[in-house]
Amino acid sequence: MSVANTAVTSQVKGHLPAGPCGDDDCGIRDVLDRLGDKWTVLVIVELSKGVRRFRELQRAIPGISQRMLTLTTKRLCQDGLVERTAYPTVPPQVDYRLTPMGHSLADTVFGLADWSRDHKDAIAAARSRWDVEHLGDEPAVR
Amino acid sequence: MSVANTAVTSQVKGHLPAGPCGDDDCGIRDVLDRLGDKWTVLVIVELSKGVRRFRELQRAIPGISQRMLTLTTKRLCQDGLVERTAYPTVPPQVDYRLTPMGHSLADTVFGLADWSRDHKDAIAAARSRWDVEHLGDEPAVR
DNA sequence: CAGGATCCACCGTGATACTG
DNA sequence: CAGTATCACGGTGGATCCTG
Repeated sequence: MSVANTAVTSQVKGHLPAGPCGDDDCGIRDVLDRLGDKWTVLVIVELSKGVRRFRELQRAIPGISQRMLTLTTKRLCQDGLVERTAYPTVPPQVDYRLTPMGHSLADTVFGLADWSRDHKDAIAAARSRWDVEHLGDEPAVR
Repeated sequence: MSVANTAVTSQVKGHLPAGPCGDDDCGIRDVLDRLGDKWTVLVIVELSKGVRRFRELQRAIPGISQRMLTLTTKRLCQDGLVERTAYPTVPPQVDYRLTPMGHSLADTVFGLADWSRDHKDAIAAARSRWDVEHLGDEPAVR
């Protein structure tokens, strides 16, 4: 999905020296592919509060399956955002914590969360406005 | 940049009611569902440069199909992030521009892009490190 | 407790053809 | 030009069972 136009970051604010952002999204695709999935953000947020064991994470994130928690944490570990520590006890004990880079991402995520919270109502309003304008007499299917 | 943390950022342990997810996503899920898809960010970035017609957008975003551009712009309009203007000419002319809220989101996206660019190498390094550690002698299939 | 392995349903996406 | 409609596919995630 390489974008052929110019830099992603240098436009609006113009403080960025293009750099490697000329042809792709300067890696933003990778990040969004993670953040965009169903559970990653929740795991990051939970881990931003402190060290968590596998089970603790699962309990803290209602609805996540064992499989998805495993996959999500593994991917975060692969990307160096989360550090996994396994103790050779029995039963096994494994805990996860954000790396410095993970905390850095968490801060950025919080920034996005701030934006979401600030504009939540406006978005909801826009959606209902769109509804009444476009399918006011249509067979509402969405 | 707008990613400057307002409130939630430093709430690593305090984690206030307005904080991201946990119980409710404070709307971040809605935002990430948009940003997480394949084309939305690219459209936002392109529109952050100025007004664009349908065809211009498609040319500016290599690989996007007519269908996906239609869907993406429609969703952005629904959310009040993009404004659509249709002129009753023939052939039709329609142009899209970011709303103020759209520009606001673009700023946040740029913040994420900044983070991505800054940590792109570190992530790549972590991934290859993970590779050699976990499948250094395995039938590497991924 | 932590996580691997399988099977399966869903839906986001792409390709193509058609319309106003 | 700016869409809409239909079909087919692949990946993501859910449910379940099994292991160390």
